Amino acid sequence: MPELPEVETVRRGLQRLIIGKIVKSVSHDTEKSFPNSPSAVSEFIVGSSILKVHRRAKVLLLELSSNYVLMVHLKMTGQIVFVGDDRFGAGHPNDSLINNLPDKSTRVVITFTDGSTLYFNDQRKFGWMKLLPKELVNEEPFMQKVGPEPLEPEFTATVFVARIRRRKGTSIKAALLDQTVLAGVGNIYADESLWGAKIHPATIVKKLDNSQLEELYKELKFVLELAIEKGGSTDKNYVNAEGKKGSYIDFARVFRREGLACPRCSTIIEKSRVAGRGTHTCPVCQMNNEEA
DNA sequence: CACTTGACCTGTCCGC
DNA sequence: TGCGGACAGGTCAAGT
Repeated sequence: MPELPEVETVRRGLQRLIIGKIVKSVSHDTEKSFPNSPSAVSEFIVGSSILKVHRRAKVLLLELSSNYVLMVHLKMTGQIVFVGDDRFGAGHPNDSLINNLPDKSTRVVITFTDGSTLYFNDQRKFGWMKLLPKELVNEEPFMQKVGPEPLEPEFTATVFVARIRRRKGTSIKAALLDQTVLAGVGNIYADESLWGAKIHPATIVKKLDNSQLEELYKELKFVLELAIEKGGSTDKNYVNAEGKKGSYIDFARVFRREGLACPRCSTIIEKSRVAGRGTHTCPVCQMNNEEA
């Protein structure tokens, strides 16, 4: 799945649903989904309780009473779904996702002593869960190099502009997607914020002036905050911690809207490839300042 | 060094 | 309907 808003939505759901629960068992399918040894799992997860759920970039961090942290990266198609012990009770249609778990994409199952369960599903198997001592979390290679959180107050327009300019020779879209520049932006919100700022994704960073980057900063924060409010974007796989879809996609202005009218000028939205990714643009609003 | 491309996987959709 | 190929929201290793 997901980008910052989706992971943040899952974090909030878990924070509400699993705090204080005690882990009864953990089972997993492959080393890849969960590389920790069975002995580490039984020693540092089983029997411990969930103290708090954090997020850094697109990584979820479940803080355990054992002083270990369970890191989770959902990559493209991962889901973390909590199911109470009342899954067949009122309020759940028979065909809802949670009634059918585990399914073919289930990689890890964590059960709690109260009868509830947490499923880690991942169709494409890119995602992972990793158990680390709390003090080693920030030593992880990804955690070491990942850039600042865009929604933290200290992430000002000045900081954004300076960090984007570290990638002056590449396209603005590649710079936004670079997790070492700033954390949490992926393909959806890169396209959406660039449309908002009327910048073509292929524009080379050094061709952009400060006022354009400041506009992009505002648009980026706007789309990230709106997306969190909408519970993220569900294109295909993404669901929140309760197995429910997000609705940002209904508000998207360009993402997955190729062939439809630009909401600003009614020109037909185009799809192309920038930074190796499917890219959605309005050819009129986002006139390229001097092609890539 | 800065930047780009392919690989990791499975599923789906599109054109022939 | 069947089949090959392209493509899908992320990140890393290898390539230019």
